[in-house]
Amino acid sequence: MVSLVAPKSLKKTDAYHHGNLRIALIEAAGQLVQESGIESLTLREVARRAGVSSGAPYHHFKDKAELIQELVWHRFERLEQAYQRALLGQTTPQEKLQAVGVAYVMFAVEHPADFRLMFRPEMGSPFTSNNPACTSVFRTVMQVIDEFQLAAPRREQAAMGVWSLVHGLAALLVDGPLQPLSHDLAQVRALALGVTSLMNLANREGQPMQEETN
Amino acid sequence: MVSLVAPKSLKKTDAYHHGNLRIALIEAAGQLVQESGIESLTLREVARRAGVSSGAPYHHFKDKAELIQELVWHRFERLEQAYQRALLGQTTPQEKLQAVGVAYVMFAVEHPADFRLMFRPEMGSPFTSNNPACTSVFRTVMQVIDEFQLAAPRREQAAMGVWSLVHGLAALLVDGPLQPLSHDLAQVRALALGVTSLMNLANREGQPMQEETN
DNA sequence: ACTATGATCTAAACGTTGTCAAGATCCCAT
DNA sequence: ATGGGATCTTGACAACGTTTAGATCATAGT
Repeated sequence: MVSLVAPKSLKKTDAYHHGNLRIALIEAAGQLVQESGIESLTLREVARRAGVSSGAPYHHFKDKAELIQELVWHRFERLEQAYQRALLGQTTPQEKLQAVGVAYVMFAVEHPADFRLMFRPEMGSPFTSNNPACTSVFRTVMQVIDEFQLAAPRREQAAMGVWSLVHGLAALLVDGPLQPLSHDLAQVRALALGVTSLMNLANREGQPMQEETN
Repeated sequence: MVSLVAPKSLKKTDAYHHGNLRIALIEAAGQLVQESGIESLTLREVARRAGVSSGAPYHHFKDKAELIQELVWHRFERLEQAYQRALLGQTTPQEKLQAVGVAYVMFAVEHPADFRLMFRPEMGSPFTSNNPACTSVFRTVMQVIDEFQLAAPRREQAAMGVWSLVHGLAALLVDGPLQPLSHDLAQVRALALGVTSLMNLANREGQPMQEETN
């Protein structure tokens, strides 16, 4: 719930102390990611953009990884906001589920650099992180799933299935063979709706297509 | 279809020329990835392991990225082999589809470092690459989907849906909240089967759960 | 009001990395 | 055998992450 605002106190023409460097660094990092992806996200360049020396960030973050993690958390807050916007006015479980799924995919397509950053495996998976911003995103999905009131084994299957489906589709659109489609937002929306429609979440008993393959 | 074999000519105690450096480098890189992930995959360390100087690799690869790409292609060959192994003895489309899906997930869980490497976005997505090893993997999935003989709009939905589902589930298992489950291979297998069972690929007409959310 | 304490920033350095150029060494075809 | 091309080494360069020592400021306690 940290708000990314500009330094509030007008710096007196050139203050030795920046005033709000921590936030300025996160903002610079975010801007840098959006411009040229994460591979060109350099701590020194971030410091440079914030008008500060190379060692300055180390008084606010112990690591480059820590700065990035903080940035990732801010992006998860945005995703959660997109969820909530999408859920407005939806009433039935089906509506809600599709709204959240589409919001997830749209977020990925509209902010591909952020999406890549958020799910970068090597720096602390957001899933396993216990940051409230990350967990709330996934809790929201779970709440929607629970409205289906599925029986015991089917509930977890549905959760993982929907989750996998949406995340996988987003990945395919952002970095995969569906990349060419990703600039046409209306088409992406239709695609996300169509794919989610394959999910069978009716409250019948769990009957896999086949029990075991061998 | 490049075979990763040791240098065939026994080096005469200390040859100035390595004899088969290109392949030795790829092998060293693969070993390094498996040991400590991709973030510690250093061109210099690769050269070090191959017993060669830091500049030597540049006579075989123009880039660090090119070496990695080559390694990725080898891993896609392994995935394709896993596909083919899984398809043995499967006859119905459902069986084949689940076999391929489970093989995909199992591959990811059994070789997480390789999986992460293969789908690393920043160095040339394997999807869009026209390397035969990568394309054949995805072509195999498509062939299985086609056996369902779905109607026109449903066919693509099914392909993307299955693909997304399996890839997403693998991602969740390798880097996500399902990571704790990933060491129990039997459980992973059951999970993959259960989740795929949610896919409704019956040849009915395409009827999305809802046409448009707003 | 004055100072000292801690927070913040700079400057400079260290080790490491990717990459390249110049030269050494070896293999092979002529 | 010999010269040319392939292969490897050496040494260098810039950039990076990180650390240390010291400079500068803000402010709490007197």
